[in-house]
Amino acid sequence: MSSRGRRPGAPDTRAEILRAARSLFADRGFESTSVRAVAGEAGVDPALVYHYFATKDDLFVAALEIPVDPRVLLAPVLAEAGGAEQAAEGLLRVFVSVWDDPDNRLPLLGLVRRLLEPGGERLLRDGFLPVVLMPVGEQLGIERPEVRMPLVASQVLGLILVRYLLGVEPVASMSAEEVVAAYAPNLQRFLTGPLPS
Amino acid sequence: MSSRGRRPGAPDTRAEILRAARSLFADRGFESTSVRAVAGEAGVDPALVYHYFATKDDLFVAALEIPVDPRVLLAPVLAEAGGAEQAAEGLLRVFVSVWDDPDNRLPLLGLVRRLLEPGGERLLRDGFLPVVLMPVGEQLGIERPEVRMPLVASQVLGLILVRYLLGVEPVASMSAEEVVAAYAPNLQRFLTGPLPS
DNA sequence: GTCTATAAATCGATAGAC
DNA sequence: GTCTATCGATTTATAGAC
Repeated sequence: MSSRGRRPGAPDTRAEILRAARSLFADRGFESTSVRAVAGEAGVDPALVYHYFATKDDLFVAALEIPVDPRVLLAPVLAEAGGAEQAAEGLLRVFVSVWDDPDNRLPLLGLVRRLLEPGGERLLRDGFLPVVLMPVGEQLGIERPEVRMPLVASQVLGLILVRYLLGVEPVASMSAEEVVAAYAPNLQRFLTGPLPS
Repeated sequence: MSSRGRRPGAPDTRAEILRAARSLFADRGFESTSVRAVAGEAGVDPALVYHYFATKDDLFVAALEIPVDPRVLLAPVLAEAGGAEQAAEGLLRVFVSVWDDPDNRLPLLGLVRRLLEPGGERLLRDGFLPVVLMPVGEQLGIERPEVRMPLVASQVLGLILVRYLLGVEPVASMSAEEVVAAYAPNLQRFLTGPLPS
C-alpha cells in the first residue's frame, strides 16, 4: 500500500518462456519450432528452457494446456429448449466465442497445428472426435450420430482453417454473428437434415 | 516383338526417386521429409537425389507437379444447363473423381500438406483461391463471389482433411455418390443461398 | 550414372560453473 | 536461477573418385 517505487519483482522468466512458446507453436507448429527459437524469442538461454521444462514435449504440453473444457461450455446449449432441431446456432455461437477470445487463440491454434502435422491424425480420430464431438451428438439425440458428427467436424475444421489458421478474407474478419448466420444452416442440415441412404 | 527374355533396361532410378518422394511428401509433408528418407525409400544414395534434382525444393516441385488442370476439368460443368442453381452437384462430382483417382492422390495430398505447413498460407490465399476458385464463382454468375467462394473453400478444405488426409470414418469410406449426396446441398447453399446482410 | 566422404549448419539434450 | 560449453545425432548440400 504505502511502499513507494517500483517493486523489484524478478522478471517472471518462466511465464515469458511459455508466452514465447505459445506464440511459436501457434504459427509454426511443433516440429518447426525449435527450443532455441523459443529461448531466443523469450530472450533467455536455451538451456534455461530445459531447466524449467525437462523436454520439448513437456514444454508443448505446458504451453498449450487447453484453456477451456468444451464439454462444460457446451452443456447449457445442449440442455436448451428447441432440442436438436435448433442446436446448430447455439453450438456455433459457443464455438466462435471461445476461438475469438485472445486468451484461447494461441493454445488452440497450437493444438490444431499439431493435429495437422504428421502423426497428428490420432489426435482427432481417437481424441477430439470420440471424447468431445460424439457425446454432443448423442446428447442431442440425433439419428446416426456416427455419420453426422464427422460431417459436422469436416465443416468446423474447414472454418477453423479459413478463419483462424489461414486468415482468408472475408471470413477472417467477419463478426461472430456473421459467422453464425453463414454456417449455422449448413451445420443444422448435417445434424438433422436428410442424409444419403 | 520377337526378342526373348527380359529387357536389360536400366532401372529408371529417377522415376523411382519421384515415386518415393511423392509417397513421403504426401504423408509426412515437406519439412518432415528428408532427402535421405526419399533416397532410402527409393533404394539409392542420397547424393544421387541431388544429382537429379539440384535442391530439395526442385525435388518437391518435380514430384508434386499438379497432375490435372482444374480449370479444364471444371469447364464442362460450368457450361452445363441449370446454371448456378444446380452447379454444386456437378462441381462436387468432378472434385471427388479427381481426388479418388490413385494417380492424383499423392501429388494432391502433398500439396495440401504443404498448404498447411508454416508459410503455406499464401498457397491458398494468393494461389488456389484467386486462380482457380474465384474464376469459377465469376463464371457461375453468382452474387458476391468474393464472399461465397471462400465459404465454399472452407467446406471443401474440411472435406479434404476428413476424407483424404486424416481418414476419418465413415466419410473416408463413402462412395463418390454418398459424398455428393452429403455435401452438395450445403455447397449449393453457399453458392446461391441466403447470406448474412 | 552411382558412389564415398565430408563440409557446414542446426537440432534436442546434458554437465557443471557461477 | 541463469549461464557457458559441448555432446551426439541429423539435416541440406558439395566435391570428387570410380
